[in-house]
Amino acid sequence: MLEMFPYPSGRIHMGHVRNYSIGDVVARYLIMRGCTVLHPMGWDAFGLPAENAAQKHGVHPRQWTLDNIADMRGQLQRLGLAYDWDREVATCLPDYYKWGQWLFLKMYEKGLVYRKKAAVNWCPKCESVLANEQVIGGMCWRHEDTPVESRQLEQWFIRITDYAQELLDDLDKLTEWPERVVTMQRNWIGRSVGTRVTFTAIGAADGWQHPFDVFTTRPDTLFGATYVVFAPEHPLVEKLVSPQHRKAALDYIAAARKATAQDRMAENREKTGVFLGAYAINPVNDERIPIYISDYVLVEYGTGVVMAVPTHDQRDFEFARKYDLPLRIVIRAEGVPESEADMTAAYEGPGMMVESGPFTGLSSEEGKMKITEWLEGRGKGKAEIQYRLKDWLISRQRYWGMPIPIIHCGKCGLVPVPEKDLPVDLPEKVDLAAIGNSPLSRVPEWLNVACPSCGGSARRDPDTIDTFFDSSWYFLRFIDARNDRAPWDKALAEQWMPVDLYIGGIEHAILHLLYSRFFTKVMRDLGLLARVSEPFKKLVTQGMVTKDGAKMSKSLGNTVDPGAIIQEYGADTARLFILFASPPQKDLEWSESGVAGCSRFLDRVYRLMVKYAPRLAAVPDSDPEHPAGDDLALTQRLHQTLKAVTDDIEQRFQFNTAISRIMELVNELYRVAWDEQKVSDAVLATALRRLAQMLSPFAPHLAEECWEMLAGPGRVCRSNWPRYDPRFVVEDTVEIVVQVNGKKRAELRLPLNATQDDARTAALADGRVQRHLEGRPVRKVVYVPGRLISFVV
RNA sequence: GCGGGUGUGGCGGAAUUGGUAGACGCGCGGGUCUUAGGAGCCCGUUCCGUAAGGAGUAUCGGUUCAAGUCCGAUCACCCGCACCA
Repeated sequence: MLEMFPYPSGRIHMGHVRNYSIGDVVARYLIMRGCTVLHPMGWDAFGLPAENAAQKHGVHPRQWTLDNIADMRGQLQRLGLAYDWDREVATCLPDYYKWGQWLFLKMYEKGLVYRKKAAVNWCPKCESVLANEQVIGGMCWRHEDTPVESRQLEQWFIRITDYAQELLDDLDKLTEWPERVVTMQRNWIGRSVGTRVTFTAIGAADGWQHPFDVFTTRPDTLFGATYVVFAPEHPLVEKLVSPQHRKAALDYIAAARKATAQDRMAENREKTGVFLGAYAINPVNDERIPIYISDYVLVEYGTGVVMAVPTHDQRDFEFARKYDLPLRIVIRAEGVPESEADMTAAYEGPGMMVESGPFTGLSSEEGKMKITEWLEGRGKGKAEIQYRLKDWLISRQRYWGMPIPIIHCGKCGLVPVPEKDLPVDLPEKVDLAAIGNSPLSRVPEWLNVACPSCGGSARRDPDTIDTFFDSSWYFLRFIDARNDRAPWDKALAEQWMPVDLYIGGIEHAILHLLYSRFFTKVMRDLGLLARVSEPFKKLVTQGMVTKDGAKMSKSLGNTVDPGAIIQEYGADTARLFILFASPPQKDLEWSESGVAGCSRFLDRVYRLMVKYAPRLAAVPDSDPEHPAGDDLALTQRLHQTLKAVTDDIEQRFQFNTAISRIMELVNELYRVAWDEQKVSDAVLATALRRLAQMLSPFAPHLAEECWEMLAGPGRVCRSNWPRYDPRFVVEDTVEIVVQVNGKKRAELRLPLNATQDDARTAALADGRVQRHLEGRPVRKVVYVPGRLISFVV
């Protein structure tokens, strides 16, 4: 089991405390249950903050990072988290990134890594390109107030789109993932089934003809196409535009280029566009329709051209209305106006095809198939599936990242670094302050190397790799962290994978979690994993830690330092509060007095131990055969607590209620053993030892201390999780509620096995019940044994 | 706009299969111990009402002997996506 490893910023925050406390409870519980638990921790240690710190404080990024790791490791250890530190990994260390480079080269051999020149996202603050997944609403994921810009650059990509269908299909297997994460991934992949249709463009000036394709999910509306729209950046636009429209078109294209992605996505933005003075021929009816450009068409999706059917597509409708373009209804259904002139909005639903030549009369579903077949038969189109997902751009123009193990040779082209030369290390000295791309490109002694293939002069790739590449396989490295002959042993991976439980923040719903799924499938296809296709069986996304209703953040100044809380109350209190205040998936509001309450509770436990342990340490555990009186009451409470806490941890994954049950047990112990001891030594000693055991996953330090005081054998965290005895879980008398006409009128104490007649007799003997039944015949009686008896009068 | 989630005391939250709404904790009130208590221990604490009783889980309606829980509509807040052809 695993929690998402942190970026070593230097200080842990409450989100970490929460994430890791949740995981630690489960790990410690499973260990006590006798499971073999692999519970490691490591560091997502490459990344931009180290470079910023280097410039600000004049310390090398490596030193800054390693110092932070040492600090944070200490903070995690102070929390008492049960990690196997022998498996610790840091992505910035050569024995980790050596294997990252090795994996990169395996993917390169397989053709999964390639270079291409494309319009890419550029963050001016990161001074680097970003993957699509790292652009959130037009902004950089790390700088949420910085719009990304578009640049034409040649960059490294990974073919994640090759796996789009499998990534989509396998979402159905993730039955133990939160539904919203699955939905977010499904939407991100964005599969659309449709048809590619070939139109012919006629150049305005000379009748020059050129075929071009559109992608549509509505081939059934093809007869309603009254114009065509190209994305402004589309390469064909230049060739199509007529001389008299040229200036207007070029001005529009320039404006579109300048606008940020954010501008173009602005809500309710009025459609704009320019006529090119050129026409296209619709293949189904040979109709000549005008060609426009507009920025509502995205060059990067589909073919970058759409056929416009204003009657059955709202966007086209808005555009057509603005530029007074013709409308033609080709789908009839309830709610579609008689004439085009009466339309106030496009009708996008299904219906019966009309005005569609030989296809008139078909349903839209049938029509989609028939028209696609018709086009296929004439070489004018074919069925096609489009994905919104794009290939993963992995180059970064930064220093503090994994070097790309490729050498650029003028003669041989791209040459992989031979395996024996791995890892490719970063140069020690680099000028991070200078302005411009890729700090590594300014280190000639590192950059210039002999080509491994021809021996001639060549250059290393000056970029580093997206840190999400590093974090996409760290869970696999944990399996075999010290292996120096392979990234991991395949048999060991087979034994441990998939991760049974993965806990982390929702912010990686698409980023890290999608990339890791993709990597796992690639590793399988590279033969490095067998049978495993999904990395994480169960996923838990924990809620935020808030204060005053807002997420804790430096800019809001509402952070609480875990170190200070540990200093004042101790690690056990910090852990206990954060688990007690809210169930894992929900947000958690920080409360200083709530922390104090948890501290009081632990004090209460300790006082009880101090009072009894010296004497009871000599009293062995014994489960009484037939306890009576308070001995029975305490024994029952103990076993009820054991059952509830076990269920809460194992089945319900709800620790706040588990802790509240333990608190109830402690309250009962105070009742029977504080002012005066009302129970036998054996029963009390047993209860106190079980209490220490149940407390162990939550408050391991105090639990260990109590266990030692009570002379429990070995260490409490290695003891066997106690089992409950079903005999003591149910009590032999129960409270029965008496209802008259659905209203509660009395409570009775009855034997568990009381019959309906017993309950009825007892209820009728009660004064309050009598008063409400008076003079009214009972029409019906409902009896739920152990719960209630209900009279209908 | 589309998709998802949430809504329960003064506060965090509980109620697992339709069966005692408010467990547990905080806060508040009271008692006890004490020279003192801001420590500890004990009791009380959904609201209205002296009480009997009544009302009550965002709002309105429905199903049921019985609804926080199921069904329908509405409102509020939060999250994700958002010209994807």
